[in-house]
Amino acid sequence: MTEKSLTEREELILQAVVHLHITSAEPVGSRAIVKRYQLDISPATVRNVMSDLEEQEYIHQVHTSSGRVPTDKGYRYYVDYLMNIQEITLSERSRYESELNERLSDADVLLKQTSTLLALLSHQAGIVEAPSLAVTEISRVDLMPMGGNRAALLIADNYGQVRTLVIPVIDTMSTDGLQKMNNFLNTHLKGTSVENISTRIESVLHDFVDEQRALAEQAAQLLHQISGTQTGGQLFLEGATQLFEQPEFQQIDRAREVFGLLEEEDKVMELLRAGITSSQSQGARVIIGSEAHEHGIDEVSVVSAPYQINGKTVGMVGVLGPRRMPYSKLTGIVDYTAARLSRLFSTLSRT
Amino acid sequence: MTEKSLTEREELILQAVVHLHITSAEPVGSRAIVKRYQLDISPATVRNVMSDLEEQEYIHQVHTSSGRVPTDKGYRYYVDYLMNIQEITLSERSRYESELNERLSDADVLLKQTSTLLALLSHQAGIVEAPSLAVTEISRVDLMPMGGNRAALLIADNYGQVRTLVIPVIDTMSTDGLQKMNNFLNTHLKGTSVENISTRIESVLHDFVDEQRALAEQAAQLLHQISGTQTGGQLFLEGATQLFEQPEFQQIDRAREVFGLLEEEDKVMELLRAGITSSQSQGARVIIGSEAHEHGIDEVSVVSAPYQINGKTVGMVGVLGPRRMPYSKLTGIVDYTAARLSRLFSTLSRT
DNA sequence: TGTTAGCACTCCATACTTTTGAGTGCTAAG
DNA sequence: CTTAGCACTCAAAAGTATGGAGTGCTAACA
Repeated sequence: MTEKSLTEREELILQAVVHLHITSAEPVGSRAIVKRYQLDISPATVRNVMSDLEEQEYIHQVHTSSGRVPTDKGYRYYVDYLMNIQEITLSERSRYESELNERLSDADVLLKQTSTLLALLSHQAGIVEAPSLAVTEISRVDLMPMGGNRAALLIADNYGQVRTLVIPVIDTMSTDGLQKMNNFLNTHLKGTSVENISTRIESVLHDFVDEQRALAEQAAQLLHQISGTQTGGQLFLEGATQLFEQPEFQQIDRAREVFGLLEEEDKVMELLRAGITSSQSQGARVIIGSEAHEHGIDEVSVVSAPYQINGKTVGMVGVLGPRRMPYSKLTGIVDYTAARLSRLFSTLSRT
Repeated sequence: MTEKSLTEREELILQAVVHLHITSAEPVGSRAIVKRYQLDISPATVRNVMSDLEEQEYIHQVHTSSGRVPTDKGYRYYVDYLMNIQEITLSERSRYESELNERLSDADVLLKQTSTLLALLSHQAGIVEAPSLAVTEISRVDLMPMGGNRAALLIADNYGQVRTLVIPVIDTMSTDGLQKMNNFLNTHLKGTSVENISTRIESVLHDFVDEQRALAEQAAQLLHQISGTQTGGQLFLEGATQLFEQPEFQQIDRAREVFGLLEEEDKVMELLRAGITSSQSQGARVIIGSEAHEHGIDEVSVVSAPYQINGKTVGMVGVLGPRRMPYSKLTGIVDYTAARLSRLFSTLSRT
């Protein structure tokens, strides 16, 4: 991370450049800064400072005689040291929340609504990651035969989520056998994470003999099917079309790039999580433009935050938009949304 | 529907205009037609014919001295009378199908893959509608308690689809009571469409006394929750970003319009189904530009076809793209895909 | 009567030029 | 260290040619 090494005046000017650019989407000139912030120094002085800032690569010029635009490094400095996180206002909060009928029974609905809420509040693309299977614990399973050598396996987790898998079964099973199998599965899978089902079964397998043994083997065979299932939580993405409003996506190629990116769930997921290694241990984190370069993404920023269920982090929420985004506001929004989701989910998972 | 009232020569020219415009995306001039089709008439003659066609509104000029572009009416005439449906080639078929691992066990996977297939073959947005709840019959249900006054209701239909609903339950139920309830539900819901659950229950209610009666009432109360569930089948949409390739969507406003449209599932659904009232009783149908005007859509066309399971139409597949699309090819593709889906689904639903 | 060559005309695209204005860097003076 | 002043740069907007594709119309022709 960059150090907080700028002079007070430099910080003032950098902040001004960032703010003005964020609101206007245009390069920012020295005169505009003086005017807007009613500074007691002249544009020429500001120019000198800007020149310094440019040398240090916090801002740069689009062309020789244009105003300045923050660089990624500039945004980063702003986000880390200069911005005041704007808490979400009451009016914003109530404006949309009233529309959401909190059908608390259904986790999927909650997740989707949260994503929509994020999109509405932020005017960016809203992203919510469902609690990942890696951390979820099975609270109950149910095997239902479907005919045609198939069965549906219902898995409820401790957070009130339900997933359904359709898996092939070897043979028609008697109602009685099914009942037994169900009991067996429930007894032995409870508390296991979905990810670990296979290994869990393997280990259980050794403990049985006789009919129990047969049952266990059958179960193992059964569950082997689902080991290939995706591990990452599902993504809920809403409000992507709002990005068309942003001036940076008026050029088709840019728009196309972003929409292409948004179609790649794994990349979006990486981005959402990328901030997690960053120093801030809690609250929203920000990925700015080329900071996600390793992931092949250059032109977008992401503000994301983890949410918890009963104190344990289980997924991420976030917004994605152009590099020029109102970070201070979005940070507040994302924080708030994560907290809200944590709260609602905890309610939901309370037995 | 327009009548087939053009002279042979007019049809020839109209077809030429449509073909050339579809491939070039530019207005078509008289000289180009003569050249490309090696006609034994002069450009001047072609111009006369074009003038006639314009008078009848099959084609029109973007400006006074430009070539001609088909109108919606022109496309319609072309689609109805002039085009030869191009069956999908073997190479196209094998190119993508090999990539699809037909995990026949899972209806949702099949639907999504079909949508992707459509998108890849057509280079347009591929859309697949899941079998609608209106026509689906319940083959088995299963009620699973989840704690916290909630239960998951698993509904398997006769087409191998599984849906899960999380519903609030009044009270904790004994394992025994649950078993009874499950049996009750299975006995009495089998064969009912999801849409009709409520009425079905109502009618069943009258036939019971004593404990059975109590059970039935409990069930009714339970199922009342889900009556509000969406009736339309879920939509699977893939390959939308391919639309950015089309020249007509190089202008941001156009692109935005389409993506906005695609986000409105109900409208897309309407569009998919709109052709159904049209005269053609089977095979792909086409909606051209302003023909969907009543739905507030002007600038896109849709080619769609119904698919069947065991002979009964249960949903639609289709592609959506700019008005200027290769209808003859797409019709073949959509027909093929619908047939393929019908076949696979029928396999899937065979008990 | 239908077809065609010829020609004037229209209009878009493209390229080139001019103008304007926002903004800079530099210098010299306060 | 700050600032006024000024020359300079550059993009965007507006204006000006030029070329070419395409048309409609007319008159001649088979």
